[in-house]
Amino acid sequence: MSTQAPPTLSDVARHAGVSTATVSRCLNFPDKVSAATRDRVLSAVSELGYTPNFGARVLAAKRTNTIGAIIPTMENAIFARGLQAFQEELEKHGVTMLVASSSYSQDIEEQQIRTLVSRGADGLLLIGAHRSEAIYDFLERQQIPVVLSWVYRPDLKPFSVGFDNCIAMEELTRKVLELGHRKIAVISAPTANNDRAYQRVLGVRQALQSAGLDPAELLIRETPYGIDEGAEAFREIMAVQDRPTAVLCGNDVLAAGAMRQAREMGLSIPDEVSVTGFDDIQLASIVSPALTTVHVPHRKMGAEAARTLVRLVKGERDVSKSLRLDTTLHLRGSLGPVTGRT
Amino acid sequence: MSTQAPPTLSDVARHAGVSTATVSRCLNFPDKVSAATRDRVLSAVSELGYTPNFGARVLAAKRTNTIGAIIPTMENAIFARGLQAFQEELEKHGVTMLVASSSYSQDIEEQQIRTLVSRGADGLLLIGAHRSEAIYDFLERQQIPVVLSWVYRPDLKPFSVGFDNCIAMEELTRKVLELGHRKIAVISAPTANNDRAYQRVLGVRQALQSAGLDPAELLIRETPYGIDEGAEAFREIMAVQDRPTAVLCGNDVLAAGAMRQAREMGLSIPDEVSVTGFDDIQLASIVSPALTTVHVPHRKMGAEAARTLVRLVKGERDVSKSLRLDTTLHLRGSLGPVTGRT
DNA sequence: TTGTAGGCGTTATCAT
DNA sequence: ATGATAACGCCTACAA
Repeated sequence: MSTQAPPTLSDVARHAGVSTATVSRCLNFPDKVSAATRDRVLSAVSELGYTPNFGARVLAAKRTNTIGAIIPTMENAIFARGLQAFQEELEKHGVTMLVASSSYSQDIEEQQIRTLVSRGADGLLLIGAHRSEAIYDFLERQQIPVVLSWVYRPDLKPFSVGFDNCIAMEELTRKVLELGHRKIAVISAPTANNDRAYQRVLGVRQALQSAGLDPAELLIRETPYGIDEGAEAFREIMAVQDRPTAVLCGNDVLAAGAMRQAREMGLSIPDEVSVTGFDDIQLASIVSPALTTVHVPHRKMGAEAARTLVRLVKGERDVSKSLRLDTTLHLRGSLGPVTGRT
Repeated sequence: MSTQAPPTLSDVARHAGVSTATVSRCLNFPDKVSAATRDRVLSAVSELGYTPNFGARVLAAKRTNTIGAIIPTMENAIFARGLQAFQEELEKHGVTMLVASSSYSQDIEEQQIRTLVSRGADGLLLIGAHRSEAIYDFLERQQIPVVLSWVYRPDLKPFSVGFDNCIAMEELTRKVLELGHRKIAVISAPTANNDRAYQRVLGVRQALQSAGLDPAELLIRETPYGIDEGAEAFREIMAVQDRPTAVLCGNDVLAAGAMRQAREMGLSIPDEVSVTGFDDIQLASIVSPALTTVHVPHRKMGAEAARTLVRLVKGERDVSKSLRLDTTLHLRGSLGPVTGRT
């Protein structure tokens, strides 16, 4: 017994006694075919166990119904919820998701953009807006619709579905200042290639400025996102002469690391030092005390990005536009008023 | 100015003054072409900004160089690290990953298997082994290589790259018994459609049996994976007459929920009640006290699954076989010896 | 409503 | 080493 070649459109056509065109129509536009033939065709389809050949369909239709998503990391849960919602929404529209993760590297991301495009992605979801002109040019030449997420940048050509990182962080910082903190430190991801991280730090600076404080006195430590990295950064920060009373972290993962380190150093949170995060992932409500953080509407962001992208891919360019979502402050136990110093 | 059609192989051929066959060879088997023509072709490629058409390539080559992965959830980090490693390994081999998540539903998973196959996935990564005969038949008929992960089942036809959930949990339970616990409860995911969950509970039972205890006395509460679900289950469990002294959770997420609830109920861990998890995700080392759990070699499992799948897709059926990985007990603060009851 | 037939862009076989 | 050319399986005017 040899390997059976899968049935093709013309097999079905022969079996049903119609032309290949009719079968194709029957599958793609069922109402353009009489009920009688439709039945005949459909039963032929199921009898033969016919499945359309993907490559052939793509070649002829010039659409893959596939959308690519490139996220900075899958190692932790930061992008997971949004991605899940993104995928669920795409699925509703019969679109499949291709995923790649860039490990927060701009070079890897550009490489992956090219790969996904050559893999026939009809559209792309990218995180943040910071990337080279060259790659944006490439995407434009290739006519690939792009949606940026985790940022809101109505000034850019690609649509974005996200929020204003700077304002969100500014709001949080205002709250911190309100509680009396003056000596503040920031643990941030490297800001050079990461506009979200950059904007968040900027938000802190602006809040200080508005409060009449000197942003230059802000203690900033940059380190890759990670629990251990957050812990180490916290250790170094707390080793300085005049310890900060509040440590604002660029995301919840760094904050979790900072909190672990604080525990190790016997520093009580929030009595001796307050810690805050950003993103509001599960981690934030699990640590003890629970983490004060900026809540990001993960699922909504993912779903809306998917909707926008699907519209763009379908060519409804005029309908869509950038969407700004709101973040909210989630005040929890890790942030408290300034008390007597250690 | 009209929309420019992207350059094709024959455009490149004309530009370089060679045949399309040569261009194709030059791109796919560079060493089967003389250096001179290669240079000419490659410069033509970059001058025109040529990118191969995905659909055409798939149609002609009968391979998409794409592998699908269906995981139960992306909502939390459980599968994230393994998936990242999986993707990184695939990438090394020029293979792209398609992802879908099934929300722990067998029906959704089967649907997605069909979708990914019709999308031309050359192979599939699936989690666990429990699914219908029908879908396994389908995969066999379609000749789609499959690798199962998070389980080790050398008895099945599809290869598996994973570990023995039952033995892992048995080992943990033995440790718990060693510490004097006799009144034990389990919080598990629903075991009906989830062989990993089922095996884990079985492991607890076997350990009890081996220790001469009656498995029938084991208190088991099934609930979907989730922090809140874990918390609620814990609350109910601790409401019984004769409280357990140890609560073994089916995974770290449930355990984190249980710990949160314990805190809320003012129960000290591990003095009044011990809690354990499974998976060893980041969460486990962040909670306080840190969680005793079964460490799973996420990254290794993902990478090995990818390697196996790539080999299978290339047709090296004989070379590969199921791979058993080891889990290890990670003893941390959440598990302690039995002390005076509350 | 249904059928005919050309085309989509590559790959791969077979000559040369 | 290179070139002609026949698939590959489907879609879609266009014709009937």
